Amino acid sequence: MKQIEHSSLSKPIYNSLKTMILEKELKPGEKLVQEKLAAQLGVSRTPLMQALQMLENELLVESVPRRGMFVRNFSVDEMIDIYYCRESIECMAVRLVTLRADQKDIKALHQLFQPFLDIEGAIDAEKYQKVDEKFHNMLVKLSQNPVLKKMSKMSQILTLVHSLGLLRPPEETLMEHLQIIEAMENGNFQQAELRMKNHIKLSMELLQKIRKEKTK
Amino acid sequence: MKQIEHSSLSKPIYNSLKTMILEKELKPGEKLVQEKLAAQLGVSRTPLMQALQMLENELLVESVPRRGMFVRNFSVDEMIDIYYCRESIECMAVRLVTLRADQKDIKALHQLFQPFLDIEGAIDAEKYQKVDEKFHNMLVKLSQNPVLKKMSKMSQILTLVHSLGLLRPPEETLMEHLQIIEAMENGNFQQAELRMKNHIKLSMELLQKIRKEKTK
DNA sequence: TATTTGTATATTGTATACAAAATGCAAAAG
DNA sequence: CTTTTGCATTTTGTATACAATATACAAATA
Repeated sequence: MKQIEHSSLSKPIYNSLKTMILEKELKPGEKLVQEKLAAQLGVSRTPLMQALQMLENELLVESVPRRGMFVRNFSVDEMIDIYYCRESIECMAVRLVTLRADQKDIKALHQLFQPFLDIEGAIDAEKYQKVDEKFHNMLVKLSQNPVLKKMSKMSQILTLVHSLGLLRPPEETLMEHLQIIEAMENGNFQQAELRMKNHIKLSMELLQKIRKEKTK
Repeated sequence: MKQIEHSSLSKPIYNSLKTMILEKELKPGEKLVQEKLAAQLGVSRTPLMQALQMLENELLVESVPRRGMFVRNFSVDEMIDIYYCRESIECMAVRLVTLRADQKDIKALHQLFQPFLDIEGAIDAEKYQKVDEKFHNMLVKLSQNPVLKKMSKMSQILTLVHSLGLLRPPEETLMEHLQIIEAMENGNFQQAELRMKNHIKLSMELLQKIRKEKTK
């Protein structure tokens, strides 16, 4: 018999705060005053702090001792750092999926992009971004490696990067995604890894160009 | 002027608990009763819980809602999972160090193993393990990527694996370490990555052999 | 006017109190 | 003898209280 898990308050608080941050209801750099937030959410500071600590671990929030918690504000340099991490994690994910997942699951990955295949005209960027995110999450999940999954949570901040409109045009990345999936279907994990590596590299180059422009 | 950071209690509590776990004073699977621990350490449950949450993020502790916190107990499968993660992280670290660190820092890596070079007879396994750990930590530090560093903390559990005596003989890995460093000195990051990948693969194979024996 | 000092207020960090749930165990039922 | 039920005890999860520190702002000083 499976135990029912009586979850604590911190989890829903965490979820609320997370969406508030991702949707910019809580703005980058903003100070998170505990009592204020707790009152807003109708809870006490104890579970609120737990939720904030979780967010700190995912790098969405920063704690400065005795000063408070702040919504994190990413520099281009930090975003590049995160991209390097993402590269290492997602390449490994792709490899594990190729080796461990069955064809049905890989087909499901393919299905995600189906809505964008046989259409004429431009792709709805917002819809595409959601699917892109789903793709990366599903990949990590299908790798069947819980530790890898936990690590990948840290690079969830990239959702923020993307919502800044800093991503490449869907027309460009769609094909890359499909080619990665194709290699996985063929069981060619080396090719799949290489393609993923390249896919991320191309996105990272965009950031590096931005950095160069800033230092000019 | 640099601000002095008035740190909170949770940090020293975290450190105490961590060493207690690593030194098996708190045993795998053991339940961590909050009031008991708090009394032992002379603090209240609030900062104790914060420390426990930190340890949970590093996978040293597991929380079961409404039941308590437990010292984690790793199956061989999970250890293998962690090795995969370590591979991805350390290969990236090696690459970034090669590209970013200066020769002086890479020399320092080499220096770590100096005590084991010109000696006759067997290497002191315990001393070597400490240096091995230092090597991996320094590597991550020299990568100058804070996110990568944070991620690598999750695989610190491997210290536990190692303390189980599950590591390969120093004579075998010493050469591998030196060859990785050599490639970095030459600025050949591809070779360095490959060597690191292989180095970890060989250790992982030990675990996979153990797994096979268990299922027999 | 610009800078420093002093004081009131706000906020964090820690301890404690209290309710809800889990655990252990003895008595009752099968 | 084994299983179930009920109750006392323990332990967790949350709220709150209180002390230490940080912040803001007005008055004092240069």
